[in-house]
Amino acid sequence: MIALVNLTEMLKGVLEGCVLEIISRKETYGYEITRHLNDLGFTEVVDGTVYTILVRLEKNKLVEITKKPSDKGPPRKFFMLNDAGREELRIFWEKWEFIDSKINELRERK
Amino acid sequence: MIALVNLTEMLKGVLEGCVLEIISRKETYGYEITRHLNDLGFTEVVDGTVYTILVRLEKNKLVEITKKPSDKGPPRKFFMLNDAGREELRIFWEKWEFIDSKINELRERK
DNA sequence: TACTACTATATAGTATCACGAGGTAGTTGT
DNA sequence: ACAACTACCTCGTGATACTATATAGTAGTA
Repeated sequence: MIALVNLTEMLKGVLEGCVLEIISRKETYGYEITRHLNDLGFTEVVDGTVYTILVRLEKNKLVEITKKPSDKGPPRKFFMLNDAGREELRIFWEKWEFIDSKINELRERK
Repeated sequence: MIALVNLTEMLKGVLEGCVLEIISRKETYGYEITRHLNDLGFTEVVDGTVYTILVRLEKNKLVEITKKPSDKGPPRKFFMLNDAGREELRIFWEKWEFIDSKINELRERK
């Protein structure tokens, strides 16, 4: 797989959806989410970006937060989606499907 | 098809790619491009947005421009991709494929 | 002790982009 | 005169990802 750089603009709106999806799978925390995204292939996503998103999710009341001690460093802030968060995630996938289908339609219409 | 609103953030970077793709198909102009996008399903995209993109493409030297008279109104500015524009379009699709595959991977990994 | 590395959170400032709102102008028809 | 449609242009705004930097805990090691 070639290394793709500067995906920034195309990640607008998408990255938040990814974070919502990751949180929906299991209660997790910022550092782990960053690693998860890096492993997925978004190697240029850094922790600062993820924390920005997490702060936004909290501000928009889409998550419940639990602080738990870590044996490897400072305490972790674990995130879980609440009902509003799950609804937001559903809407994200709806939007994604829409754009995905339209883009592919544009591409394939010769 | 349900009407999806507020796709703004998820269109960042994507809309410019769509405009590049549309121009690559045939020499066309701003007003027609807007109509094309609306017909595709991006009903909320307005001409102001498209002109913003076209100005950017010109500034970045990705297009060649020809002014031609119209029988329906003011002269039209027709756009064609140059070599740099075609390369930019190629990169756009490369990025799109990457993100598309990663998003679907994230979604399907249970 | 001092340092390196890894884990972990936080935030102020920046750049980029789509968009809203308004303007200008040409043609046709009433 | 007015409306409707075609066609272009631009300033300001808001949302977002990113950069850079700071703080702090743990473990190993020189």
